[in-house]
Amino acid sequence: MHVQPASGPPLTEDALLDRAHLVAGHTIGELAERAAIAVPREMRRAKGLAGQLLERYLGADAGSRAEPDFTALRIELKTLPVHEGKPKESTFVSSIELDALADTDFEDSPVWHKLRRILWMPVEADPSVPLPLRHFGSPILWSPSPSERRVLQDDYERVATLVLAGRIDELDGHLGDALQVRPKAAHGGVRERAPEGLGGYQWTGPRGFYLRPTFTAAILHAAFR
Amino acid sequence: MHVQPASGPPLTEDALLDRAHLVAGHTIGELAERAAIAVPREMRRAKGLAGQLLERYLGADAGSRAEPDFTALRIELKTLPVHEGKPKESTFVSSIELDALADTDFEDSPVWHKLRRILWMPVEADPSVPLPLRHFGSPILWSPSPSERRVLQDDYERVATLVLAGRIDELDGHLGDALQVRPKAAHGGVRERAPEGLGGYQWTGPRGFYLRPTFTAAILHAAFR
DNA sequence: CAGGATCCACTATTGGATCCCG
DNA sequence: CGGGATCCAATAGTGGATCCTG
Repeated sequence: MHVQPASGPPLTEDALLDRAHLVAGHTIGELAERAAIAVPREMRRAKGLAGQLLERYLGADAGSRAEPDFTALRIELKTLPVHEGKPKESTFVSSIELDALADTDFEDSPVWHKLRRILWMPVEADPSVPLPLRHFGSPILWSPSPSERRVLQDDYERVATLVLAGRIDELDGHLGDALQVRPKAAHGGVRERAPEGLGGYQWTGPRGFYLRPTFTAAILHAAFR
Repeated sequence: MHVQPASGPPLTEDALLDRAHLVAGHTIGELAERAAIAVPREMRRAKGLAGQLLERYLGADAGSRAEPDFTALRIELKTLPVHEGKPKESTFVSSIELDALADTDFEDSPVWHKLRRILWMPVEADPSVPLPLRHFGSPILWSPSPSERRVLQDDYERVATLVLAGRIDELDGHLGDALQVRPKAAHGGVRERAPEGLGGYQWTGPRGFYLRPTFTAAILHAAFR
């Protein structure tokens, strides 16, 4: 690493991309050392580490809010674990506020605000490589194409329809061609409120939107072929 | 079954289709009874039974030769096991003559002669239904569309290239988007001759061409949606 | 708890092996 | 054996459960 860390958020897309390119080819261990943070050898004990190191290094300023990491640039930062050329996992995009979802158009939704422009940072995800030695790849600054946007919006609207009808029990990982619904909580016991048919409510587990690996694989492929 | 069995091969496509439509809705047990053949309750001991009963009932005349079942009409008969709307298995198309393959253009190949026109007979494949009680569906007389043909030919030619180069060890089930290569023998000990690089030969297991379920699923879907 | 994500048990699919008949 | 195919162990993929940090 030959530059100083971010002293504040980048002011332009180019400035952000420049910083991101400096990370390419370096390792999680190197970035952690700069931040004086210890790196477990196993991902299991540090699931979000690479993403959090990048947030610091690149100057993300959203904190734990439901908006894109680089607030002024409206760009979301996502790491993408890659093994043998393909995404190893689905990508968490945002939590779902079940009580607000049915009243929120896709355009105004937190999930679309995050999806509309993403800075993808590929990270080596070969299980045989210890976590500190895994390399970052070259950044991909991506926005959905019109057809990608259509797929995402269709998925969103099918979910919104179910939530509006109070059919929360049908809200599971089978939904969505690209944008999937999955549990999102520290453990299975967490409960939150959701609509229930005619203005009532019910309690259910928190859920989030995820991008399926087939979708992110297409992004990777388009960027590097 | 309200008609007599075939006394000879059908003379026209329409005659063949008429006979095939008479089978739709009837069961394997009914067809077997007409032929005075006993039906095991399990498919395991009668893997090819439905196909062989149909050959007799419909008047196929190719016997065990490497050409379409209805020789005059140049139509191949294939059963298609269907469960919950989808093909349950891949479809065997033809054996591969490794010693001849590299010298045979797709157009002149046994596999293309079988693929160019197929009478598909869907057969119920729910494991919970005893074999004799499984129903036949409505026949589908199919020929590949131009794009389907392109996919099939591309797959064939990749295989031919490998065989020509003597790279028989690479000839396995991973090949082919639609047309797959798999072992085809009574057991693993069978050997046959194949080319080996510069005019020599080597011994290997017999292989056949199969259609992947994704490909036959598209045929089913196009016919019945 | 919300945001950063991956873990991993289970299911679905694949593809090598096999079964019956003439 | 070649033609009629399916069986089933192993692998790939899905989706519910979980882990760390501020």
